[in-house]
Amino acid sequence: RLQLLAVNRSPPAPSCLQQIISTMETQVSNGPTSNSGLPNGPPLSANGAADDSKTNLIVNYLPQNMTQEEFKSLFGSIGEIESCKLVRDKITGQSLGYGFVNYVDPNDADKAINTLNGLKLQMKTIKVSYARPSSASIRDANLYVSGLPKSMSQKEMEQLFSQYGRIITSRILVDQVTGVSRGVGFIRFDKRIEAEEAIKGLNGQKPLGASEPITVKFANNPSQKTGQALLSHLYQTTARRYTGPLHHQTQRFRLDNLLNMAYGVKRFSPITIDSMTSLAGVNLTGASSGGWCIFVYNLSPEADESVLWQLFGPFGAVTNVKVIRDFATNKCKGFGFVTMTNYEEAAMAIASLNGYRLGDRILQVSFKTSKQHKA
DNA sequence: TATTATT
Repeated sequence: RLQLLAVNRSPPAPSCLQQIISTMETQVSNGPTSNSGLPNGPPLSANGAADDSKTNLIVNYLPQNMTQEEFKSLFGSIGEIESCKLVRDKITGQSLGYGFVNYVDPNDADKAINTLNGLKLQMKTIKVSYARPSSASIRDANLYVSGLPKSMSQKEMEQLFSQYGRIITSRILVDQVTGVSRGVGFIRFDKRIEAEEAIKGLNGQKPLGASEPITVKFANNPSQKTGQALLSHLYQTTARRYTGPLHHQTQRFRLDNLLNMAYGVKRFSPITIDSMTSLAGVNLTGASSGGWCIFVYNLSPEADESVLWQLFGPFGAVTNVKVIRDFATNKCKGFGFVTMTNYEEAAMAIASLNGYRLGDRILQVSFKTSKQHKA
């Protein structure tokens, strides 16, 4: 039976993968501009609205594995925190490596900059600075520059670009062994408009003394992952949990699965289907008239239906999702259900997503059994 | 020829 299913399998809809990727893309929009602060001082507020310009900090270059709790603990050691947030990818839950801390007392914000900026955490040096007022005008202002003369320093690159606006960060990538410039770098401007002007003025131009023109364009947004990057992430966070020769077949299956998602190619063999089936603990209780019901456990209280669509959609036809909520608080009680039409797609989703890390939680995903409601 | 800076 499994062999038959493997042969007749319909590939997961590519549009679903596109959907999950596009959801991760940063929305670009034009919005009102606001004042920016002095380069070394707190930003100025644009209007009479709540002014947190002297209390709200942005923290960059955080270690990938730092949790919200560790983040709060570190900055809470300075003074009372009004609010703080470690920013994560909405879908994968992975830390984006930066966060915000809003202190009650401006003096504590100042103290945090003085004591924590430059702190070394696990090969990283964190940066603590005042957050600029949030505005659409400061988004997508990061430029990717290539073709730079190998001799050009970061300071020289900044000098070249500074005529177009205030530079927030700059970086020249270097060979990890020799330390020599790779001729590519990044420039982040305060405003997107400034970045646009820099492209107009510098793209295709030769820096004074250079023999080759440089290329200046908007940098790829880190959340605009390619299908490959996303799938590679999925693969790493699922298959890697299984070690040892006995699970080799399982890992092979997962890799095939992810390659299928990426390229829409059928690469299944009956043996891999069999090995996966035993892994997923398949029994027939997951089946019902409307398809295959999947139990998803360890969702966060904030989880909603969209996250289930995003997680399971790439694996194939999803007909229904449901987050179970507490009647009083309307918060998710930690689990939900997903119904998928095709057995094999459901089994693939389970094999790939069981053990998947969503935020700081490890999901448990299985076919629904008759007595799982008490979980 | 690609790091992770705006909730």
